[in-house]
Amino acid sequence: MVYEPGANIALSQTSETFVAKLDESLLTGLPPFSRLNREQIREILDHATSRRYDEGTTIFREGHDAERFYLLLDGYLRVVRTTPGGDQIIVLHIAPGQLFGIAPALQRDTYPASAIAAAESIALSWPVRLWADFTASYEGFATESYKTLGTRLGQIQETLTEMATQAVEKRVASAVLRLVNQSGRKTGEGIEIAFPVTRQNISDMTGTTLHTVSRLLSAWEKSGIVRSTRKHVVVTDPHRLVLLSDV
Amino acid sequence: MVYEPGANIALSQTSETFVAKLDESLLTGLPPFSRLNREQIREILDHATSRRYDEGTTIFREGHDAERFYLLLDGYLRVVRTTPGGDQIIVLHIAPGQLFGIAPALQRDTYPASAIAAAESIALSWPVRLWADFTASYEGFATESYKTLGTRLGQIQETLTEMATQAVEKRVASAVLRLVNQSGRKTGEGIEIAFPVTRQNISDMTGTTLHTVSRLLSAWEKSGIVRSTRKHVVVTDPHRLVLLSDV
DNA sequence: CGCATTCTTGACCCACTTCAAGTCACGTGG
DNA sequence: CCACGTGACTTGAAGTGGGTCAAGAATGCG
Repeated sequence: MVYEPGANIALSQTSETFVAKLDESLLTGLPPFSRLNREQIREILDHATSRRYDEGTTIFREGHDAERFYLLLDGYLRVVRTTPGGDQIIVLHIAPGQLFGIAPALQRDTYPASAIAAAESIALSWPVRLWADFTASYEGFATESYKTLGTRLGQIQETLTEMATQAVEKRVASAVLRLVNQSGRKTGEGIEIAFPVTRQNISDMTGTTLHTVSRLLSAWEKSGIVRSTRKHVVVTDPHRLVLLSDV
Repeated sequence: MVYEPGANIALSQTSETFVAKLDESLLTGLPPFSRLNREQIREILDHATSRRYDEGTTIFREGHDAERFYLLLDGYLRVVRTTPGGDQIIVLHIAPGQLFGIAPALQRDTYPASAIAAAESIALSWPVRLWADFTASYEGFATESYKTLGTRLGQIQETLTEMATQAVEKRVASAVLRLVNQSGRKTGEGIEIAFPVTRQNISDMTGTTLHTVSRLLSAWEKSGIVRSTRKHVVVTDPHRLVLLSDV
């Protein structure tokens, strides 16, 4: 019970699909909706489906028909690609407040990767046919969505160059820092990654083996940079980790 | 003189910036413009600047202000990212008929990578402020542009997974096949990559060293899969190369 | 013809992977 | 509440892919 469900109390129930009214405050302030008035947000929510996903649940699968697009309200997701050979790699993570599964924005009719709940999560979703309506009717929705996409493309390119040019230790250091930056929360000992992460997960982010990750974390723990337990990592000395990542 | 300038005779002159009228046939049939009538294409061309780039010329640089967006008419480009440490990797290639430098589509104000002419090339360009006009005025322009972006995002993810999971020989085989697929032309001996490629270039695509690429090409040449000379590769047995790439 | 790039090839070596054999943590069910 | 089973983690030992170092040969441009 290291992980606690999070902020959106209104939704922290166990029902699978919500018909009940969603609170407008859920979307207020999120970039894609920031320029909309109360009424427009109401419309959007009235078309939305809300659903809870247990840790480990697949939300949609690579290659499947893109039928819906999503907004993560609470929790964390892994976006994963699997090779024909069965190896898988984690392309990026999704944090609360972000759109995902926005294949329609790129005129795709299948999802390019799978989305898996890294922790218990809650997401809204809409059928893709509404995408055109949203972008046409809501000022700023398209703009902000494409901005998200741009950021994500940048991130992936970043990961790609890193993968191609850096040694394993740097890649793992960067990966851990990325996790901390997008989901870190302060604790007594340092900054902790807010959802369960295994050595295997980290190796899937960095194209190495769980063994190597384990050895690195052990070494870092000995020199006081991190503290880690099962499925859980706390960075106690972020500065030294940054040094390792970009020397 | 292995490389010959290509099809667009109207533009194969050496002048730097064209003011002369561009022929409408240049854009007819290209996806982003396919649904437009003659008059609309005329408008678009009247706002375009045309320019020739020698092999090796940088068209725009990573991190610089995105002031224009481009369409490649003839030639080939490398899209390159450089690390702080000075290593560079080739993210993808651009073939004739494709839009590039379309940062504005993703609401970016700087280019996320550099574009370099891999061979003598000719491109049209427009100031970014016209992007909004184009997407608003021209049916299908936005749609097709985002489709391009979607394809490109897919390609990069593909490369990323490959980088993270495959051994060097497979990565190099895939890279060569990718080049052949998007710029191959038949010759007596097999399919040849239509622009100059060095061992170093291939290693920049695959995150390895020019030495390793050289050894691989030598080995493949001995077993009759490729023939290669300075800056030039011909695949004589594509099938065997596919086998190497995806066992 | 000379010089700069590109390419080749051998020899060495080490960072990682692979293989193997555990230990540890935690949830489940008797 | 304890025993059991499974998934997560650790750590040694051995092997190797491919990077690094080094030297030279080919190619083609000015």
